[in-house]
Amino acid sequence: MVEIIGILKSPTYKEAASLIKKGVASKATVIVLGKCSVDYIGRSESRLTEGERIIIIKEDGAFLVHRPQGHSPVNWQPETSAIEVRETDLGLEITAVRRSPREIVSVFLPSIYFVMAVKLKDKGEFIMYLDEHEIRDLLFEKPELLEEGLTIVEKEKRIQSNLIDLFGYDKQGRPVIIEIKRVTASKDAVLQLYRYVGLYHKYYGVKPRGILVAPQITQATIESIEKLGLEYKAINIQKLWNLKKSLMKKKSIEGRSLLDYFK
Amino acid sequence: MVEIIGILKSPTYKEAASLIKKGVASKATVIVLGKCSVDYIGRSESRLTEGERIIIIKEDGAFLVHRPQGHSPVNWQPETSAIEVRETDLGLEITAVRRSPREIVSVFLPSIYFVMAVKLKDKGEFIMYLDEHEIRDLLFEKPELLEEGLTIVEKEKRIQSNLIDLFGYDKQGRPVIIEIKRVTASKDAVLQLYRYVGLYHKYYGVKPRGILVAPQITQATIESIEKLGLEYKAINIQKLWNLKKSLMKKKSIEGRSLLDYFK
DNA sequence: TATTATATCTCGGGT
DNA sequence: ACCCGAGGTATAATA
Repeated sequence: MVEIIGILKSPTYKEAASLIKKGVASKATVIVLGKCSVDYIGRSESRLTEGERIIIIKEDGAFLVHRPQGHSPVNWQPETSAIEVRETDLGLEITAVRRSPREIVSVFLPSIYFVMAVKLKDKGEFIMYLDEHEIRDLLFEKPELLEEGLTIVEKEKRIQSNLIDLFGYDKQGRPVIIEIKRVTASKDAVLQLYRYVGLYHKYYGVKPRGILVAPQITQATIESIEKLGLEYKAINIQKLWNLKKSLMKKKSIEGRSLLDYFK
Repeated sequence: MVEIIGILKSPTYKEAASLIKKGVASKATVIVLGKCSVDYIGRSESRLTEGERIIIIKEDGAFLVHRPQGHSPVNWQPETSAIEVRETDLGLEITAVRRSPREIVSVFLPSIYFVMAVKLKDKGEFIMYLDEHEIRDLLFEKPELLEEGLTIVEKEKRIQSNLIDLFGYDKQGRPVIIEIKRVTASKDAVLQLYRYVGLYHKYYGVKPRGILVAPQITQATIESIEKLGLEYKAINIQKLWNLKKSLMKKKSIEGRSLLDYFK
């Protein structure tokens, strides 16, 4: 069962301040509902006038102010060095300070409807399937999916602090630079590839082929690819995903049979 | 005072399901605390194993699953076409469906600690100061801040679906393309500017100057700028902000005196 | 809907 | 600490 440090409905400023402080001090997660205005000064500056919102302070100091609509918090602090709670005659003030970059979010609450402090235990494992890194690994293992006779010799090849996704040689022995996108590729991707091709050319004195690998590509991008002398190769993410799954299955079977020897 | 539709501590699956459904139906904000696992299928796929988390469903269908650490939700849905709540013998299942792109987040809760549904009224105005757009407007008004004798003739100049931040002519009458960043500029910014310069050259047959305007720039970027024949001009965001404030003040005084005539 | 560019982007990994 | 690149990026503006 979860450990609830405290729940308050329509608390006084003093009661609210006390529970919030207690929650923050004991590295709990604190949830506050109230009417508030919010000021932010840091990389930019903003001001949010009064309204009813949810404020969340997490155990690591992450600080969020959520409006009743939208995915993103209206104000936030990714991590904080200090959370200060101050009561005045007119309301409660919660200030979240971040050291670097120096930023301050200050919430002023004239009305507090609800405060809760709770210790959440979360050791769950998060697994994301088929991100760009996994696609890269798959194509490294199976370059024939891209082109017959292609040999990949290096993953994340570094040229002057730039990272080339995949590097290898084609059937004719020409160097090939491959840039992978797991979503629709736009101009940025082409420019990235173009930069790598140029860098390689300057560095090694040989002009390599440049191949942009992505499930889709915008129209303007396909045009600029041709103009820049680069190539585009479409991949099917779903098929790669199926391949990945079958490889995982195979591996787990192999693994199991291997373990069996030790039983 | 805020309108609380319901608060439940350690509810049964049935009680929890009822309040969540009621909250979603009446476009309230719903907060759930519980032990859960989360599956996501859509642009990618992920699985999160069991742990104690906060689930928030907003009035517009925005859906968030927050772990006790970190700024970002571990799973989410920016907007949803449907929120389904289903009770089984083993737990509660909340499914958030997004139509386009087709995505599904499914939360399975074997333990529910807390449920709250509340109608938040938030008409607050959010003002963000000095975003990139405002810097562009300021420099459009005061090009002398960038260079003596510079004339800006166009904001957001369009060349083949590409947008040039500022376009003008220098004292010698040479065309100037200006790309603005409000944070430290990196290679991306240079390539963006380089692309615009190239496009202009091809389109109009004249090679323009390209100036990257930013408060800071990375070391590798300053090198590539010089290699590409482009320029960098540092700006002080704080000074621009002060200028903006003084201009706003001036305008408000002018505005007030104008209004006075009608009193 | 598709495309483009910004963001207090965040986050992770490398040097 | 800087720098780079990915992200289920989200979000707004625009064709």
